[in-house]
Amino acid sequence: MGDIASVVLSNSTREFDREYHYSIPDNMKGMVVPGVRVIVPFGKANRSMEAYVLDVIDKTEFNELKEIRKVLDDSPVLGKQMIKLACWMKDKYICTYSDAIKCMVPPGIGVKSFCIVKLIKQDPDVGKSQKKLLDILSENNGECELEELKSRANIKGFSKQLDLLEKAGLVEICEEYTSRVKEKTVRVASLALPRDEIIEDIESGRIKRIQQIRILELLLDNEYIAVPDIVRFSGASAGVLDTLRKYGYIFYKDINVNRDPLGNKVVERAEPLTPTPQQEAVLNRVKAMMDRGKFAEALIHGVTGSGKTEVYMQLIQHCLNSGKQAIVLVPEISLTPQTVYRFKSRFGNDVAVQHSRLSLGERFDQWRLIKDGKIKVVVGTRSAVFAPLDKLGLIVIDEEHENSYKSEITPKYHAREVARERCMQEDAVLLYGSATPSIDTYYRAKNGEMEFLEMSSRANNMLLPTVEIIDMRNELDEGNRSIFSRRLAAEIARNIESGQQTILFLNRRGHASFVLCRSCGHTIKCTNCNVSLTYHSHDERLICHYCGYTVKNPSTCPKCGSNYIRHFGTGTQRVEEELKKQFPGCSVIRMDADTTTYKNSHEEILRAFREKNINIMVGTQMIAKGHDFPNVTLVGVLAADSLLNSGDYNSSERTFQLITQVAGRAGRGKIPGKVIIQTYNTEDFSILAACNHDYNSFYSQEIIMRNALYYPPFTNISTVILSGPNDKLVFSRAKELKDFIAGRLANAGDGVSVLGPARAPLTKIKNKYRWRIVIKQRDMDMLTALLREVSDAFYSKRQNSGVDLNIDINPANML
DNA sequence: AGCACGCCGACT
DNA sequence: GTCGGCGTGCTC
Repeated sequence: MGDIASVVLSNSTREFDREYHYSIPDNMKGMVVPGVRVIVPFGKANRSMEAYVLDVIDKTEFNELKEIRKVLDDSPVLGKQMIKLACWMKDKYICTYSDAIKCMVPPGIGVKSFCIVKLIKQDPDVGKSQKKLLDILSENNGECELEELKSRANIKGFSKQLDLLEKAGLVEICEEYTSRVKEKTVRVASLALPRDEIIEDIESGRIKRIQQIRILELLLDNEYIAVPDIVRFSGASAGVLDTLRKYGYIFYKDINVNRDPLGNKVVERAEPLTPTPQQEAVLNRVKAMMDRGKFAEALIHGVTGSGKTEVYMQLIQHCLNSGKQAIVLVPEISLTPQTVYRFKSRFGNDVAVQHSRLSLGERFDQWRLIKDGKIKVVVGTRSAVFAPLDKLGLIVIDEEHENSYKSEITPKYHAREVARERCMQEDAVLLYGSATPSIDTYYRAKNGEMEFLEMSSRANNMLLPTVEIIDMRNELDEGNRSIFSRRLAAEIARNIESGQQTILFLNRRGHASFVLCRSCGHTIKCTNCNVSLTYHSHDERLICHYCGYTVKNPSTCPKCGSNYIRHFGTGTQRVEEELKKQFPGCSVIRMDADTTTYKNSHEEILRAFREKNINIMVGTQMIAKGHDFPNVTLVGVLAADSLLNSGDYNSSERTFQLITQVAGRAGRGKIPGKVIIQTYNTEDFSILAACNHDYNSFYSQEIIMRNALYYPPFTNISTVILSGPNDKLVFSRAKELKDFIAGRLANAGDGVSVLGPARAPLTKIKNKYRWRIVIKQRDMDMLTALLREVSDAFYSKRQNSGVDLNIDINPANML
């Protein structure tokens, strides 16, 4: 019984994405348990494939099972919960088992197989090319790696000749495996004999050499010491150690060491702060939830500066006190050295920080430390949600509304959803925190699906900045065509003079731009979807990213007749040039995707801005949060319109969040801050609400809109993108797929629809044309089921080779 | 992906 | 007759 393993291949494409059964040979019984990796023979050619054991079972419908070749791990790399989570992800995100599993194991854990060809005996009577192979082998101590042999021999029909040699019994081909990540080991020495025997030998004078005695004395005091350390402390050379080993006094052992990403930086321990009454109240509520030991969710809506991080840390401490562990998710952008330092100083070596710049080896080491239970708190970006803690008590998602929690690559999971599933499976508490919660989470909180906790007062009693809206239509009317309004220009000039710093914020996402009338502020929207149409220069047309509706780019404004209607979008570079022109001699630093491609340049730019007291920083989203700049007293949003017209259904939400955040940059020091927002839409409710620091008013208006137009949280949106080098073929497959989906959705009711196929916003990527279908479906389970059907139908057709399928459920943006 | 099976046209 | 092209199906 229990002698059949159910496995999934680690590098499987869709076609093999299922469980295969293999029999477990007697000598591997007990080693093959769920979660370990094995090597199995696969296919007609019995190629060796790496696979994960998901389960060990007694019975199978298959006869003629093949046997597992090799077990790769002593202990499971996937825990029971992780296997369960991987299965859930596969169903939820329509991905493969291996896509899901790859999220949970460190990159580079996979084994590489290679073949060693070994010479058994020479034979002078073989053909010329076979002789050549045999000669190379014998020159090479009788063995050679297969690929090397192939390139060295450089003969025609290499595989066939080698095959003949093997059949003739002249060579043997052995398969071996290596792990790509080399574990870092260090050689240590320890005593091979009992202590008193060694002491006896020293005292009796059997060991006379002073260096040898010194080494043995060191080892008598320590269980084992790294060889380099012994050399350093004893002053003896490694040769002395070898002598001692030869006489059997000591032995060597290679033990694993962990590369510490923080190096040997000493972090001072910090004590918890005394909570404010408001923090205290929140702490008590969440602690009570945690003490129940059941799954529960809570949202902390806390304004900037209300001390959310302190609350998180005290809750984590509470979690640790009850013997459990915690994960803290933060957006990439706020994983700053300050954040890391705060957690390190509170939790010392109990905390592991998952930084995107960790090397493969470092990541592997951390993963293993976590698996071994040596880490109690994991702080990291979205992938940290998979940290293999086995006594999970709490997951905190900070800045819960951030887009970076949604994966843009397969599997396109949302860390919020994965965290929720994990907490449910492991009876943990899930805590969301944000100053500007996502509409989705806030809606769920309002509906009583979770505890709702408010932290409305700033712990440091800092004043909120004053926010001014500038109507850019007036500027044009009065002859100012610059990208800076006169008001903003005056404030910039004043700040340069007084030596205070300015941040100018610009939204420039992707290459999309929209059309806006600079005279009346009118933008052209889709009549079906109420989103801004996107301008495409190649055919001078405007297109809706949801339904594919297109119109010709108008030459005059349909509302006011002005010909100041044009597509809109300025880059940071242009702003920099403009600043240099208008304010000669001022210092400017830029921060956007172009200037932050190098390692750490993100940090460097921010440090330069702070330390060199540069007058103005110009940047995109990236500068919206994170750092405190005490000397920044002015923040300018150059064109709030480009946020409002991103072409996404959630553009108002993004606008509100971004304005709130950039406003938070101003006046963190003693001088109160000033925020100037330039826009052609002074009446927009999301801008007005952000200016008044009024989340509730924003939410109540936005939620009505979402409901009326069937957008999340009232429905789910899924995109299905087909892509391939042959535009016509991709389109016709997309058309078929759309009809298939439409058939399934017929009579499905209100708010359920399928749109397209339309050209995807990025029409062509890497020479592949892209067509997109958009599905709206209220019921998530029905949507997932439909998408699974779509995927299965697509992959069962051979004609679909040359066409790729890509499914995204509730994508973060439609671009 | 990569191999085997099988059906049909071109060839010794 | 039979060699080999490639469309189709399967991988425990």
